[in-house]
Amino acid sequence: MKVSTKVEFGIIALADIAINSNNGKAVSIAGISERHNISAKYLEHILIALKQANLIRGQKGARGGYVLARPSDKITFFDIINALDITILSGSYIDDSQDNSSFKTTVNECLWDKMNLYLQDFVKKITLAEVAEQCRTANSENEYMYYI
Amino acid sequence: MKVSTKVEFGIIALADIAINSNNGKAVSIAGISERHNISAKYLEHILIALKQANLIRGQKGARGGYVLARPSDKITFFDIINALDITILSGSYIDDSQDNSSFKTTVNECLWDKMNLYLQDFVKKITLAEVAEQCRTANSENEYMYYI
DNA sequence: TATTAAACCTATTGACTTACTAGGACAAGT
DNA sequence: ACTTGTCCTAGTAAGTCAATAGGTTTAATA
Repeated sequence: MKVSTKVEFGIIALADIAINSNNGKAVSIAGISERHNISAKYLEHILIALKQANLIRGQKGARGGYVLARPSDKITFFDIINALDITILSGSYIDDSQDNSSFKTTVNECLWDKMNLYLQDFVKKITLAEVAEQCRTANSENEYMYYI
Repeated sequence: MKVSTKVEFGIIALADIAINSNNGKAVSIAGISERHNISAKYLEHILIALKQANLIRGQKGARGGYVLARPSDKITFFDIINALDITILSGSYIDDSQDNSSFKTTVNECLWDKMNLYLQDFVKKITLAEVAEQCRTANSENEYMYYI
């Protein structure tokens, strides 16, 4: 499945915020950028998109940053993916009005629409909390390796 | 789900061949082009890709065209989609070697890999025969409407 | 209150991909 | 031979992607 860096980085940023915003502390772009080697300037755009989708809240000024807008187990991958790339989970099909047969319409309805619904079912079941937990585990195992 | 015209037209072309190649008669690009208002020159490229994936066989010369390489119920959408766009059903992820955490790897494994497998399950179950049948039905209903 | 650290905003750009088009070479049936 | 088709190699205009650049605004803190 082809997925843009925007979506990929957005998920990583959210997982990072979920993990690092303990006791309400805001997580800065600079921090996320350093921890995962992602361009800070690029992250800006991504976080703004996530903010507009009401998944995170920004806090301006010194010691500012981002916090989740609601608990991580209430944020699904459906929410995240849709916030960053609307084309992934919904159809953006070719025009079928010029078709002399009704093949295009039939294929859209019988294949792509069903495939989208199927995909949506999948991503609605996965929460940010689950993936953040896996990231935390994998990362602490990593650190353990380093300090042996 | 974002899908290219190449994939979309490829499916329509295959459904058309499945329906119109009765008693072994080859179906020409010109015919497919007219029936569905798709550029014949563009269709060439698409059919060549389908041929290279061994889904259809080409017959050169006058009265030439294409026939399915095997029965339509032995051709799945997994075959078709993979023939036309390898990125849809397999991962083409970002590089995770520069990540200071292991988040990228974790997200790839926990999310995208699973999503790909899930999608593959879906498209492996659908055969060209089924969709061609639906296209035939929808099309004959269309014609019925015209002749009332 | 000046400084500083951060989010926020608008614009631009190079590389890449998509969706075609062009022009022919080759092959087979009539 | 002639026609009808596939097969093959290029090219190209438009669009998208992945960033970069340079600023403004806001809020904590020294």
